[in-house]
Amino acid sequence: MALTDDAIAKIRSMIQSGELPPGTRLPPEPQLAAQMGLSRSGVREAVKVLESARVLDVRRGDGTYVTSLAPRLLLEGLGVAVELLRDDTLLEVMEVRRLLEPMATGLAALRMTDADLDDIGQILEDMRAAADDAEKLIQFDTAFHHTVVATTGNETLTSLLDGLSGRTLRARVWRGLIEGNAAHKTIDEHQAIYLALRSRDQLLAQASALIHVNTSEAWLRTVLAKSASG
Amino acid sequence: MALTDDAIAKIRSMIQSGELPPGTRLPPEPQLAAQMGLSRSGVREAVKVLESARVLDVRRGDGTYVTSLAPRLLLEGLGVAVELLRDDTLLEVMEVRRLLEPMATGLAALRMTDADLDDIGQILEDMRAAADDAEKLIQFDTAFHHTVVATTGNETLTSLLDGLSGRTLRARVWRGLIEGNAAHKTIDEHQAIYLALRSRDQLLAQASALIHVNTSEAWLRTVLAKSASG
DNA sequence: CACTATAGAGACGTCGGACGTTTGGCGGCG
DNA sequence: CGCCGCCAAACGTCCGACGTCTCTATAGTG
Repeated sequence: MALTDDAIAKIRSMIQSGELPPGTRLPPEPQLAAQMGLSRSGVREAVKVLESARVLDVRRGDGTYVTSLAPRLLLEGLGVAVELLRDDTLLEVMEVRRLLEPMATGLAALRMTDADLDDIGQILEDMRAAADDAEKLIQFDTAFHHTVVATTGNETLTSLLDGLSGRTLRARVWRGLIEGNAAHKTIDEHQAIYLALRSRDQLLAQASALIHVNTSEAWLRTVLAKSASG
Repeated sequence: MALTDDAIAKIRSMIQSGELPPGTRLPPEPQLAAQMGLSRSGVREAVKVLESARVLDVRRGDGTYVTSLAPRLLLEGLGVAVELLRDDTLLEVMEVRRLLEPMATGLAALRMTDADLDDIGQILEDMRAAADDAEKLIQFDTAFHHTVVATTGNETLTSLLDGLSGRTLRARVWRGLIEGNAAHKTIDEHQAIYLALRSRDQLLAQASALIHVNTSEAWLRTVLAKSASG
């Protein structure tokens, strides 16, 4: 299990060392193969791995390029990983969100612009308007939290929290919320976060975010308990 | 760009749906190929991607198995991703640590056992003893923070913070620390964290962790400034 | 009967070549 | 000058072959 993995390591290290900066075009696969001492098949596996990690961008008929290496790309894999976690570790994910999301929201309160606030207010309205459509609720909920965190200007933070709130996890929470007739209450929690942000009140934003995550965690527990017993 | 990616998605979805629980053995590659309607080459690329994501475990001469899907495995990729981030985004990573690590340390103060404290105290002693060996300092520093966070019992949280403190990033910070004759001061900061944990004082632990991350961030800034200008 | 050494089957690792499909650019034509 | 079509280049996919490693069942041994 050496040749292909060596190739992966080699390419990765060339990128990390700056030898292959973002945007660089790699040599054609046959040449790359010769250069690294293995067959084209092996190179293709290596390239595929790096492509799936959003490190390389393969354009059919053209060539293979190094991506921008932006956090939003490289941290994309976190989302897929979280989607594969087993039920009994989802509460761990929620605990991380409980620690991180309030802090991030607090930071957002300090950095938010008026335009950002308008965006978030709009999403909140959309959410109220879609109170009967589970699918849309999840979509606006995702947009709400993403937009709030994005106002911190920290792309790494945003990508991490996006990944931690994978679609499946969110869907489960909302399933619980709706079946428990708690959707309205949860929308109010979003409103509370919005108001705190509007006042640029860091501590209040932090507190309201914590309360919100706590609610989500509680409903996740009920959903998990139900699916474990039933 | 469909066949291989479809295969990846298919396998992943079979795992996520529970059709292929942890430990399951996959059919041999030729059979898997027939079953998914593509050649063995394609299957191999798909398997390789999932292997690199620690979703599959390929044992030569034996077969391919689904891993335990433990957070420590699936989140391993985060570390590799962080290693590839460009210099100008490392400060974003530090900001995330600034938000998350104090909270995690505070939580650790609540959950730490006496045995855990002994372990951490030991690492602290090791660190003082190795004050002249940069390599060992980095190693004990890593162990210190890892052990502290691990006492929360949250494997997901631990893996995330481990990933955010990649080896390269740590090495750069320590390079700055040592060149700036601040190694001793930093060890004292670890001592402060240790004392706070020992008192089971959540807020104090939180505060001392924040101060520590702040110091690291400051030194990272100087290192980055130097390498950018020089 | 229990244990060990060994041979074989099964599975992944690697290679080489061939052909299809797509892309991008060059050159001719209007 | 601009548009269109052709062609070389590069990735996508497939096939078949052979090497190497594991596990296991089997035969042999004490």
